[in-house]
Amino acid sequence: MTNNKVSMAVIRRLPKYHRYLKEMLENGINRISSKELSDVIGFTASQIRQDLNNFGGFGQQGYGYNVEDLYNEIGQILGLVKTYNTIIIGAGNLGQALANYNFASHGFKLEGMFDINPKVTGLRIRDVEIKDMDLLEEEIKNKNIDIAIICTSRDAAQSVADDLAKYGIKAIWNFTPVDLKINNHEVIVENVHLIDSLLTLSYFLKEK
Amino acid sequence: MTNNKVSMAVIRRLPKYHRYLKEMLENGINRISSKELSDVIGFTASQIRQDLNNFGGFGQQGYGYNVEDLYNEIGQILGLVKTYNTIIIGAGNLGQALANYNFASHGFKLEGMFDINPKVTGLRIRDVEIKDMDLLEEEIKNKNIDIAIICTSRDAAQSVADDLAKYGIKAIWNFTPVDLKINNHEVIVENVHLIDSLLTLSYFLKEK
DNA sequence: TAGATTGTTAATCGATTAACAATC
DNA sequence: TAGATTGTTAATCGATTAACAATC
Repeated sequence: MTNNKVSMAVIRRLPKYHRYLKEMLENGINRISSKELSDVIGFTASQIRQDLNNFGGFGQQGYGYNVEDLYNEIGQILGLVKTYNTIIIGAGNLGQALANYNFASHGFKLEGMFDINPKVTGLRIRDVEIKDMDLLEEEIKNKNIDIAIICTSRDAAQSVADDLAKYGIKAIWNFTPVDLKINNHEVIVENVHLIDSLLTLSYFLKEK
Repeated sequence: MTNNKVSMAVIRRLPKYHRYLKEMLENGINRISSKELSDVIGFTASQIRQDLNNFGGFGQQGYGYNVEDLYNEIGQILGLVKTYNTIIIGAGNLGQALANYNFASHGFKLEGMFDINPKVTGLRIRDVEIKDMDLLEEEIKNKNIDIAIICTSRDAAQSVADDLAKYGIKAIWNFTPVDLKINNHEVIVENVHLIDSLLTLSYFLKEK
């Protein structure tokens, strides 16, 4: 299905296709042309066809694309066919907020939360107990954790990431304002740098 | 200072320069060449010089860049010279978590929080009271609010954005999984699509 | 002055857009 | 069959990298 090398620009557009196709599916739209999709999603029709053809010919000449099929194909490409086990490291405000998010509906199951602060360890968020960091290694291995969500302080982030890599985590979703350095290039790191996003907004605000 | 048209790619790198320069400043580093900066930040030296020269010649041949000066220049470019007044719409878990963030240290002052849920209105987060949405218009105008942070449910997002635009908000920092449609192109919209980020991570996880 | 490193132009690379033959 | 729209190749555009003269 997947070719050798798909560009980052294409990959980052996939979730948006997925979102819009889901919406169309819910609205009972069965069929869509690249031109129609272009009108709602804002990419050019040409770009849409190019993007999709990185992964296969999902359309049909003279007809367009079947919405449900395309939605499922993109879900497959994004790996939304299995459930991933996740943990949250750092159960402060943001960690707790993410624990309450409905990522489960997309196939991401929260299997644990960890913190060093005894004020929060023992608490339960949505049936998940916040445990001490000492139990991290054991739980990652026993519960077969795929993804760790780092919501610690800035200062703790790199050392936590080092531990996670050592314990065999497959991916890190990083919410700290730090670019994590991980030697093992098998570990996937995806950053949500909130401050960078806010400063980008600030740039455009100043430009006005 | 700023030329006519700087590309989005450049603008999105600016916060990263800002972060690294701040770190260097704190570590007592006075001077840096594009080559040295390249080694820590991961962009090529050539790209760094190109990026910076979009805004002016901040360096000196044979010497490099003065860290403090460059940090201040980039802060200026990013608009971090004045304080922006912000409000949070939607005081659920995420809204409350963001209220507890220290954006104030970067010059973003939280001036209000709003929700429709009577269970949370009246509560105070960090000295900021959660008010009913009915007071939104008045507060935006009276308190001269620049930025609204939308943390509502998916379903409320567009209608809230419409109101904000009507009340004269300058910028929206959107945390809902919706691409807001705003007719007034003067309103700046910056999205933090958490789900898109997670699905991108998922893509690479599946690829392994 | 000699050495270092910028600012800037030119070359390359990659991504987007346009065009159109293939085909449903 | 005729019309519509894809899949794909070619053209264009923009961003990154390389090179080097300017200069501190």
